[in-house]
Amino acid sequence: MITNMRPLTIAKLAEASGVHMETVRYYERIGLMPKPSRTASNYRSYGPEHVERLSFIRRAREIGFSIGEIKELLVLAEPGRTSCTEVQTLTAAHLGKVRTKIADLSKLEAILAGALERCLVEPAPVCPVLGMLASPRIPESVRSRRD
Amino acid sequence: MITNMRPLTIAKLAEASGVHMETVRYYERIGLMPKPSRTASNYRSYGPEHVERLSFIRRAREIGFSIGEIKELLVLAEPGRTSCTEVQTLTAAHLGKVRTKIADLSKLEAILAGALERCLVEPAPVCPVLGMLASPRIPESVRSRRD
DNA sequence: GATAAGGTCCGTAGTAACTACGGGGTCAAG
DNA sequence: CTTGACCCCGTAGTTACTACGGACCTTATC
Repeated sequence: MITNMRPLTIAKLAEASGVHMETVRYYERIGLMPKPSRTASNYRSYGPEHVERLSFIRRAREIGFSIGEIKELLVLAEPGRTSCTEVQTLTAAHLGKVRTKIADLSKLEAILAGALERCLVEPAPVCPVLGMLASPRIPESVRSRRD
Repeated sequence: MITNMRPLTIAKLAEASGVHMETVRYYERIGLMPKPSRTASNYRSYGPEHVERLSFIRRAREIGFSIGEIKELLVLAEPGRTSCTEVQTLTAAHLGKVRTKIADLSKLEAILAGALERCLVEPAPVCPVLGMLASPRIPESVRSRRD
């Protein structure tokens, strides 16, 4: 793939990197992607380096990094940077959040599954799910962070 | 707690149900909470039934139901409704989403943890985390649903 | 060369579920 | 009667996009 790559239109860039066209423009607006050069008719013109950067961004988003974190990662990924430690710090923090979320969701899973099971088993004078929601306390106070 | 409860101000209602005051007004705007009666000076005035409803809403939110789902649940929870089955359907669907999310996040966890571990083990000519983000494919294509 | 289809431009607004702000009226205590 | 706490309302900001609409531009066909 080291062929001669002519400049890409925004749609081609979008396709090549797996990101919607509108999202590319959005990333440009918020400064996540650089302003590209333009054709005579004011069309955006991209090169392979943009595909690379945008793909990096997409993968980082898929892994759940926020835009702010990705901005940091992109700085740390700049050539000349050898520092793996800062990236590790960011990643570890993110991993912590992921684990917290998994733990929260696992509790929810247990609660929901439990209520559903009671639905099937009990004679159910009142629906167990509704009963749970109406009751003053949910077992062990599930405090799920914002979805 | 079957004492005589005089009307509550919005702040009291908020405190009693564990929801922010602004959120109460927001819920009123979107029709999740009914428009309460007002005092002579146009202050909102709430009774115990509002505490109950708002608490129900808070718990349902904590369990991860969306506002739309909660609206449905509230209808199903109306007195005279015996139908547990519709609630079960909603809950089962929600449980499915929770499980999907857990599965997605577990994959992410493995990926992040793996990269972090390689950070510590390898001599690391290039940071494994950044390498992963720069490489064309992420193992097994993690397609995480929107957070 | 004309015309039609499709690509791109831009700014704006909508999404979920709130949270925060600002300028104003109201109530209770000292 | 003044101070501080409370409440009113509408609006805007948050996150990460997605969608819309009207105006250009390019490419293909006739």
